[in-house]
Amino acid sequence: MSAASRNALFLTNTLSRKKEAFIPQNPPHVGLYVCGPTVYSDVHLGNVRSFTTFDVLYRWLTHIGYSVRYVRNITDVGHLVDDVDAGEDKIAKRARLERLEPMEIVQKYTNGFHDVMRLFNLKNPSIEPTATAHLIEQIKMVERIIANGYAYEVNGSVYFDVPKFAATHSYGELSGRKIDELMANTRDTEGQEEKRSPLDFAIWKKAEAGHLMHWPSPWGEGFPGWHLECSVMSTKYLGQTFDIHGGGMDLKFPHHECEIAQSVAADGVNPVRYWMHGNMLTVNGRKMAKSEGNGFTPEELLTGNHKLLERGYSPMTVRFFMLQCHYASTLDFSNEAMQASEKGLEKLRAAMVTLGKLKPGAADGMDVAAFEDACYAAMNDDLNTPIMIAQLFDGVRVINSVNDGKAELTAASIERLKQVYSTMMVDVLGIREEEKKGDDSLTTDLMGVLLKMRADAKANKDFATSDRIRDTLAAIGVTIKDTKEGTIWEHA
RNA sequence: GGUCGCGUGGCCGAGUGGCUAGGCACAGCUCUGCAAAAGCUGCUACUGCGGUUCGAAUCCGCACGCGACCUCCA
Repeated sequence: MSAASRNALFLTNTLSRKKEAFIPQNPPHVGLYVCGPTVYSDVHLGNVRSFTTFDVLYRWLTHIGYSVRYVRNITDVGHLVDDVDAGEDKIAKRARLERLEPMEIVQKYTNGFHDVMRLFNLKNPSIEPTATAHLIEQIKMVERIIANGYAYEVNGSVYFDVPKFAATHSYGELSGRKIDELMANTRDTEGQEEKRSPLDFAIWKKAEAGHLMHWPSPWGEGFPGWHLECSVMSTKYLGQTFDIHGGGMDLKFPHHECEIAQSVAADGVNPVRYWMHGNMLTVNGRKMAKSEGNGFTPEELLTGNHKLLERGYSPMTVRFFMLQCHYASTLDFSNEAMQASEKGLEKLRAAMVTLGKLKPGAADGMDVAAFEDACYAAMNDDLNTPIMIAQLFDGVRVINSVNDGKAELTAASIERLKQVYSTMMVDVLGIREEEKKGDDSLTTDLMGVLLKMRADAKANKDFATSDRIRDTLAAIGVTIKDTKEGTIWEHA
């Protein structure tokens, strides 16, 4: 495979529903925008999946030579709770419950979000803009939309005029919606009497009494509409038209559809060239979501302290589990699947350690270049991480066979393999070492004493004693393995 | 109700026309004091019914089941 084809990336574009060759507007630069969290509650594992998908995209784009500006926002303004509750903002509502300052809530959950990102080894974005820091830009955008005739003000709120926009532009293309079908299926909800059409959406909302977060605007005190911040912040940092916009499937409609409409209405430009949507993490076949109440937090996941969890799982096990599935497919969480991933990851890691200790031979039992090409091909095919991982497992068999003396690899092949595994596992998939428990020097010394006693017992064929040492250690979670290089131990 | 998508072996999960991934689990063998690890071997699936085709998990139709979106949601 040539260097050129190594960066021939294909991505499924939601707009066309097809895999398309990814060609950035201004190579080698790539602009990537991902919808970030709304910081009014803890992130759950489903959120983590989505961010992990785009983390791998960011890593891969970088790896194949692009210079990526990765923007992921923090939504700290809050969205409307619902139409009945019109005027109340999620963050404000929570603040009242907890008697905290809204920005305190924002800070708390932003910190929590960052902790989770670190835990799962997600890279920091290049820019992490907040909605509250871009109010002026949002107000300006509302003004442009009004000036172009696609929004109207009613009683201190400004609404986007969807039917008017749809008359001359396409609306619903991304999510496959048709305007008359949308009309026909409108729900009768209260509190929408200000809108000319039920399809219209607020781009600026008047702050009702008691609403805590509000700012002055040409239309009075209020706050920006649900979809505006992403339009503003993406184009501010990446340009009026940028390369990739990512987010979860559930944001396709209305969120992303509205983003397109807003940008076109304000600036006459389609904002995004490639739209990418990650699929949902499910639990017992149902979407993990705040509203379903079936989400667990990363902390619960680690401790296993949740009714859906048989026990805890490490962050890297979870990350690996997610990457064994293609991002566009739903992934069902189960203890059985987690345990399968845990063992698989262990095997892969062990093979990487083995790889570092292989003795080179004369023959070459593997076409390492073809192996490497296959890894690139999988990733370039719409980030097919499960195929790439399958390749790595194929390599494991070779590595272990060489270690068992049943096959050979040349020194050059071993070196190359080390690089490929390190690149794919660490740089691309973002699998890092787990923090080991009880690995301090005293423990190491004590284990050395115990293992020496056991070795002596074995040498004397006193297997009762040697097995008692092993079984007692096993009971406290320490596993003993006799290998030809000596006895090793690990703590689960 | 509307729109979109999915249904693969015990489990998870790739795969868009023929060469039938991968992981986990299970069984046998090798190695081993016994374990563990590793290797080898086996188990070989595509919801159902029609159709297109020399040939379909893969394309088309219908049925059944499931999900997502249509309202804040990754």
